[in-house]
Amino acid sequence: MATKIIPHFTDDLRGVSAANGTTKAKIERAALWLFSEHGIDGVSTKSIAAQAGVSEGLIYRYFKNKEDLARELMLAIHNRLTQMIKEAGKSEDCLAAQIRHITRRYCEIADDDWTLFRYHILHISRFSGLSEKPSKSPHGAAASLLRKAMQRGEIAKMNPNILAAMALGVVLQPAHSKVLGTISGLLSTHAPLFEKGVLAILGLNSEKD
Amino acid sequence: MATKIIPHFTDDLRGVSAANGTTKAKIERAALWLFSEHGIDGVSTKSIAAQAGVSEGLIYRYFKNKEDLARELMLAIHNRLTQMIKEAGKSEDCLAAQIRHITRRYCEIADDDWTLFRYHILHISRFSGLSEKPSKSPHGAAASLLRKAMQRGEIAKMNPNILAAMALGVVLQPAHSKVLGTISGLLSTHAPLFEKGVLAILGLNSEKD
DNA sequence: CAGCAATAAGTGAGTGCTCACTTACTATTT
DNA sequence: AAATAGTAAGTGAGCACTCACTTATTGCTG
Repeated sequence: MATKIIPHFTDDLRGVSAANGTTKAKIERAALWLFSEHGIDGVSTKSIAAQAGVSEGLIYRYFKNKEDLARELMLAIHNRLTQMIKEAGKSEDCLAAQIRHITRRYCEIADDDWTLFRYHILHISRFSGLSEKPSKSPHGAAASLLRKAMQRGEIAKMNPNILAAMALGVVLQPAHSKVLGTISGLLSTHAPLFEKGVLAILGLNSEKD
Repeated sequence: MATKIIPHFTDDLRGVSAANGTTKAKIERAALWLFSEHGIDGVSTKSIAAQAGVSEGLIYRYFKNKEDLARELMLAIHNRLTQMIKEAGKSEDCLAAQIRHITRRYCEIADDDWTLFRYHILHISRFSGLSEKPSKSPHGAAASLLRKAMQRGEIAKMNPNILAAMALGVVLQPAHSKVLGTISGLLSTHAPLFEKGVLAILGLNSEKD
């Protein structure tokens, strides 16, 4: 097995990679599903191995320990979201256009791998020191984007951390509601509503209501 | 536990009741602190007993099991928030005034017992079937309030569950940021910002910016 | 390219330990 | 004395992780 050239670098897990047949990916998918369903401490290494269809010992050929496996999964979605926001910030569009793009992409990433996204929003607080720099997080990237917009005079000056949190909340709390079953369907379905909500928070009213 | 009147009723835990010296309250406070810090599965009954300064077996005189203890703590904050929103909905004020009041009170309740509030937002998803009726939750109460306002014509008609989630997110995501250490200080400090944000989401612009 | 040694992939039965919970008991109220 | 409050030493089950081992793959050499 494992037709890879270099042993196994960590990015097996991308998007809906359940079908990627490498052993490491099978373990990651099994762990991700169980972690997101029962919490990290609620899942045994034995059950991960059973779900992945491998022996328990094999987990430790690919990961130092259970916590490391959990952290790697978290990093995958954490970095994906952060990079998306950072790249949107590089465009020359006005803030409103950037915000609309980010909101839509956030929903798409969530829908694309809902298990991974659910894992992220439910268990991120366990990994508060996930990366050294706080800017290497969705929140940090968003705050940085807003700070620049304030300097350009596109929006009123205020604490960008709080503004970023409020804006993210407009998307993330509905995501939590979906986890709890209060709302259903793809998150992208509601993206237009979220766009309007975030713009309203920022004081960039779409003027077409 | 059931709704027993005699043995030891369940409301030892209110506000900053750490000083309430009953044994049950000591156990609840110890468990709450540890649960909110390490997660429910990350805390042993032994450590709860040690923190409370009692023997491990005593926990089981007051609670059927660990899960029950965790559930009772969750119910305390869940019901407090839900009832606050419901009562605000009974007033004859306009929606904007109700929203301002709820936003401020939400922050006050969080600040009043931040450990309990943190426990709520971090671990509520474990108790999705906490109460039979979905309306007996902060989200449900908020959605009901908004639904009525739509019927009165105070705001545009749309899915009240999604609107409630977006509005709650404006307060709860900053609360999450406080948990992660991105923002600091009392939540109430930022209540005016949250009020403005929630009103903007609802399309009830304060027109004084 | 056969032969083979070296390495990588995979197994599953341990290992010691911690877990939630019980039980037999003592101390304190009422 | 009867009920309640509290203790501390269990108890079996389950935990994360290891280790001695087998099997499959790869690289090398005459």
